[in-house]
Amino acid sequence: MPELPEVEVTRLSFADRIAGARVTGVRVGKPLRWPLGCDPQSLVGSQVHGVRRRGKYLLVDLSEGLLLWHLGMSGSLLFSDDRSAPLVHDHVDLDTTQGLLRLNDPRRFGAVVFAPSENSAEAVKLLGHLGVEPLHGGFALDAFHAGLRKRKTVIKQVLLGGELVVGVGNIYASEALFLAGIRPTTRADRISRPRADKLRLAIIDVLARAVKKGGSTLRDFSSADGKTGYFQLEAHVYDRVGEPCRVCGTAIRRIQQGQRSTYYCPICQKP
DNA sequence: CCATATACCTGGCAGC
DNA sequence: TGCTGCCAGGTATATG
Repeated sequence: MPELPEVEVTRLSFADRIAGARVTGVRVGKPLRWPLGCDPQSLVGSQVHGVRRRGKYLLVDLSEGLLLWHLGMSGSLLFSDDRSAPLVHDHVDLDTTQGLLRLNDPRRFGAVVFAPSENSAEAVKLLGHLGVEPLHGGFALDAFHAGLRKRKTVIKQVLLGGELVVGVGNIYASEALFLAGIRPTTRADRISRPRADKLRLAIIDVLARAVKKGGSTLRDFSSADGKTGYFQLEAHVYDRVGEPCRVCGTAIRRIQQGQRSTYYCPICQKP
């Protein structure tokens, strides 16, 4: 369910509450995308220093290393004092002196992976290739435009790839391209510098607004404090095939790109 | 090295 | 009520 805004809202909803806690127990249920990579019991006694985010990963810093949490397509976290028995899709519990962090993930594309340090092979394998953070001030036009010019792929795929800029998933890629007025089928290396800047600002804008709204465009998103965010941000194009463009009234189109749906307005977005 | 396809899973929904 | 087929927020890995 999660793109950058949902992951960040999740982080904000429990980072302060879990910081300083001590791990009292770890339970791993059904297999996720990757194995934990260590003996769950070896984490007991570790202290939780804090929670950071890198792209769509949450990094829970422990005294013994770090845990990388990824929500995949359908994952969500809950951090609470409720220690009742896990339900069918509750696959990881990190119990602490300040609450229980529980991963629920019906499709199990998510994962929790232990890495001894941020420079370890385990962490680098997952994080090493990631591009810049769009909301941390380092998302500069020069590097972004230079990166686009090296890619012959269509722009939508470059955004999803996460090697230039992280956090943009299938929904926000369509939305950002609409805001920038760029057709998702446009080759990345044919995007002019001014249009690249428009896209850069659109990405920052749409992601920052979604974080600020505390949620997303997702119908079933809920953060780790259990608060749900239902369609607080109105999508311009995503999931609106056949409906009128909110700007010009033309019917929104849906196409397939890399086995995923892409939505765009044929009038507002130029090749 | 580059671009594209595949694989991993479960659940919800439309249509019959 | 079923049943079937399609669709869904991600991304490492395989393949051409």
